Amino acid sequence: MTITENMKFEKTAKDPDSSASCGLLYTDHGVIETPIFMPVGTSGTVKAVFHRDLKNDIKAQIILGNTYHLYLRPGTEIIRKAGGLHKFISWDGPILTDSGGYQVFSLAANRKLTTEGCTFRSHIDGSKHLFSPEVVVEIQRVIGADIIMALDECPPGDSDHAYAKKSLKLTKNWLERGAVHFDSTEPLYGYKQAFFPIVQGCIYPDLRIESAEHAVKLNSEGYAIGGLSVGEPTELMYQMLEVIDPILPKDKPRYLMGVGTPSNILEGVARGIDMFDCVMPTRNARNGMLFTSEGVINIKNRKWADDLSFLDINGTSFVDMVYSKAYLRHLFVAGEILGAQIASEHNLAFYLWLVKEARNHIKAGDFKAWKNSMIKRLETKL
RNA sequence: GGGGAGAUACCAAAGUGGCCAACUGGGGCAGACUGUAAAUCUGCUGGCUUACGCCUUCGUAGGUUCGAAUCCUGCUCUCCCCA
Repeated sequence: MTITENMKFEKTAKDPDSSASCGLLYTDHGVIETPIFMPVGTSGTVKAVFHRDLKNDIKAQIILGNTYHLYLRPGTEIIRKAGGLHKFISWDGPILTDSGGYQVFSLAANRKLTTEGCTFRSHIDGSKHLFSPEVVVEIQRVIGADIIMALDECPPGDSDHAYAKKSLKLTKNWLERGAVHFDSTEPLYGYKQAFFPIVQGCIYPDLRIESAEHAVKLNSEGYAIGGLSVGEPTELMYQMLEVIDPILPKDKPRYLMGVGTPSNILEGVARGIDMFDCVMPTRNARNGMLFTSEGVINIKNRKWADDLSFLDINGTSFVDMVYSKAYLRHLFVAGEILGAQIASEHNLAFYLWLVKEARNHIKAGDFKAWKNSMIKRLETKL
């Protein structure tokens, strides 16, 4: 089986000291510069952020949606009627949808796995649903994301080898079926969609290699790496990236799913990753945590109560040089919704700034040195 | 002036003889968060201590009792009703 549609990806720069590289990924909704961070918009919204700010201030190039959540609510009929998710949510840039594989993991209490697929109980109303590799391709055709994901099982980070092996067998089976179904169906709205397999295998090199080699046979337009940052030590995550680095094709984008902290992202870039997504900048923002060029801030801490300095003196976002730390703290303490909005905008802008800097330093040839000095600052607790 | 009710930790509010350093909520302080069931969750919140434990607390001064936030008496203060 071969995926028939094409999504052009070209490499534009290569770091001499690591596997980091820059590239351009062409979609029908726009060109994505890699390495890139993709804000997560699970239910058709990047929480607490207007598209206007996402585009003009944060400079997001692609956002995520989630098959499971959108399927349950608002449901595929209204999305189809709207003409796809782009039109429904009024976002004309690229979109990637996760298949719901992560919910197989995070909503494990409400699910049942079979070879056929995964039977869910809706977390909203308890109703029963089946997600099979074919069904999630169908749903993602209706959603109309530019990049759609295969259904996988994302096993917990502490899974033993026997379980991981069994899980991988299921993920491989699902991948093959999903790819066949993708090949035998057409996009609904006149623009191309790409189908990304997901490499699994937990923290076991042999399984990661097996999974990567299996996925590569599909000759797809990009490859995702899943099942990391799910409780395993960070160092093992990096090792897994190194194990599969030589196996995945250099001329196709690689997407590390669900990662991560700013440091994780830079280390991922160094190990050949082109695309990242994570709820961290938005969720942590809503919980009062800011990622800044000088370190992390818990804006709810008392120490910021009378600090009238800007949020991030080196920040590039609109909010950075408008609002003070003391004001943002006040908003959080008072439970004002604007606090979540400002923090979300700041964090996302910071993440997008970070990957832009990474691209610039890859092009300049000093990525590794920059990365190492940056990580020290990023991990400082202010 | 007469009658009634009440004073518990930062606030509110349980507790009416031992299981009480004292429920619970708020507030405060801190922590967590990685393909979002999250504007969420967790811990601490009298003092010393890592902990065990010890010490000082339920308006105040005494008393009863083996033992008191809880029972009795005086005092101080607050609130409500009538005049």
